Amino acid sequence: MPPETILQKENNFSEWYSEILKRAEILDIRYPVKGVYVWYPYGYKLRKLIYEILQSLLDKEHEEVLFPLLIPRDELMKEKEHIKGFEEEVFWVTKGGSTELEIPLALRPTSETAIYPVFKVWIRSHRDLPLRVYQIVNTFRYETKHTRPLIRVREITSFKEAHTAHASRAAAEDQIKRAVALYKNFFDQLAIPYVITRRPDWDKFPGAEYSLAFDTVMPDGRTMQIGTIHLLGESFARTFDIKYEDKDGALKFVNQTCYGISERCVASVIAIHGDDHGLILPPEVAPIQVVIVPIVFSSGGEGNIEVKQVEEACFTVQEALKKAGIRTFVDNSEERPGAKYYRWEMKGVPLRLEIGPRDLRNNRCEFVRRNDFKRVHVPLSEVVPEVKRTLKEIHEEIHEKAKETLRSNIHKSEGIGADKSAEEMEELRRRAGRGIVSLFLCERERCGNELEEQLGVSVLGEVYEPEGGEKNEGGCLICSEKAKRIYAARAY
RNA sequence: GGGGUUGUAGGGUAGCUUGGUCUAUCCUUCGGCGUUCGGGACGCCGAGACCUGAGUUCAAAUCUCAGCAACCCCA
Repeated sequence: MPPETILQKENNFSEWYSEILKRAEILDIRYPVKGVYVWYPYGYKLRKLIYEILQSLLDKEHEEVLFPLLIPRDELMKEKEHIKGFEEEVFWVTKGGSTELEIPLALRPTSETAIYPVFKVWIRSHRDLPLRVYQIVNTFRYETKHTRPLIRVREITSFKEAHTAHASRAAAEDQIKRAVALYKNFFDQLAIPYVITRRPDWDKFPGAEYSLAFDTVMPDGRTMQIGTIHLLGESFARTFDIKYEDKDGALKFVNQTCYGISERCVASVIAIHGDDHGLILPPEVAPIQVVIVPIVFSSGGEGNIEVKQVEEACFTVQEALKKAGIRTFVDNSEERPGAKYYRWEMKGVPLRLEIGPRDLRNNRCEFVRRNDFKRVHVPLSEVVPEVKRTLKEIHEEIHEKAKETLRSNIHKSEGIGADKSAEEMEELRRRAGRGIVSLFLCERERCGNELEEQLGVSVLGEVYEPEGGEKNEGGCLICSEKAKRIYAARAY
């Protein structure tokens, strides 16, 4: 177990987070423009592996496309509700050289208005449906609040947005379910626990009929939205005139959905699994899954022959692991072993193998797991299957731990209605400062605002898939009328 | 949306109150050489900085204003 830690995740998450981004070489925040950052090679590899999982899931029933960054003003402005939600956040390109542009071009804040005019010409017949596409692009939002690397940014560098069009409302609803399943699968592979809610009407995606959202709880107790899924219905189809000819010859509007995930999913992996020693990456997405540290300078005696043997053994093991598809790195740099341990722990490598002369004499090596620093000896002949087994185990362990943390951060309030006492409210308020409070609230915006103000929280929304056996209806905490179970929390 | 703090080598800092021997401190980092080496080694040599702009002044890292950026708090 490493004796020294400098970082303190629990006491000061903010500081921990920015230190980790720097020390683990995920993101360089020194670019001199507010809210935009540079991906280091290591961070970019992590991003790439995470998005490869997402793509492999999407590719089963979506096709990847690439739409332009620039959107003409008139298209962007077409959907009234939509633009209302975004207009204060749009970056504009107004000049070409020194020439003022006749029609200003927006940097996409999201791509509905870039994609849907093209859907109009792509979609002619019911045979063109369902149409399911996605792209992974950068989008720009002029955030006025505090920007935070990967969490609130002005350039979203990794916005995965899927857009689908269907012949019927039922088909679109079905797609929503598929998207939920897909996102669940994705976050499970990242070992990230989540809650799913239906956002309140006053907080849905601008232009959508309703929005579902995945949120996770960060170490400081605030929630972070990590995925959203929207049923657009016919609203955009009517605005952009996206129609198809049905079997009976009738022209009908398509029914649409869209759903997105951004680099916040990378932030969640970093924030949720890491500890005071640095990152802990789920093996699935770790750029280096196994680091092999040769212990080559045995004290006392002429070690030359041993040095060679140790190095050879390391590379032999690496070859075997690589053949088994495991991303393996041999750190035979000049540093002392301890310095290497610290570095790779900071970078979150899930499993470290140590091979020294002592091990070699016994035909074994040592495994050290990043998540709990447990150390075991493994015979060299069993390294490959043992590595596979251990990596799987590590994934399960960090997933379980994260799920437990999330569970413990959900506070259910039973039986507190509109007649609640000041003490009960104070208790709720206290709980809401750290994690999610679960309570009954009606759908009215007034009650939502009232609750948000009194508890200092945001309403996440109605619980999407309530647990079986749980009481899911009650009197609204504010007005005591019939209400459903909702989640609320301080949110990022 | 409102308020506050900060900006000095790649990273972290001292100096700023009271302008002048600041030719800018210390730690870390980086390059070289040597001794080391089963949890962040040590010695010697070398490299590297006052956010940008304007102002005040004989003189600005230090004072004033603006910009840019980062961080924190409240709503």
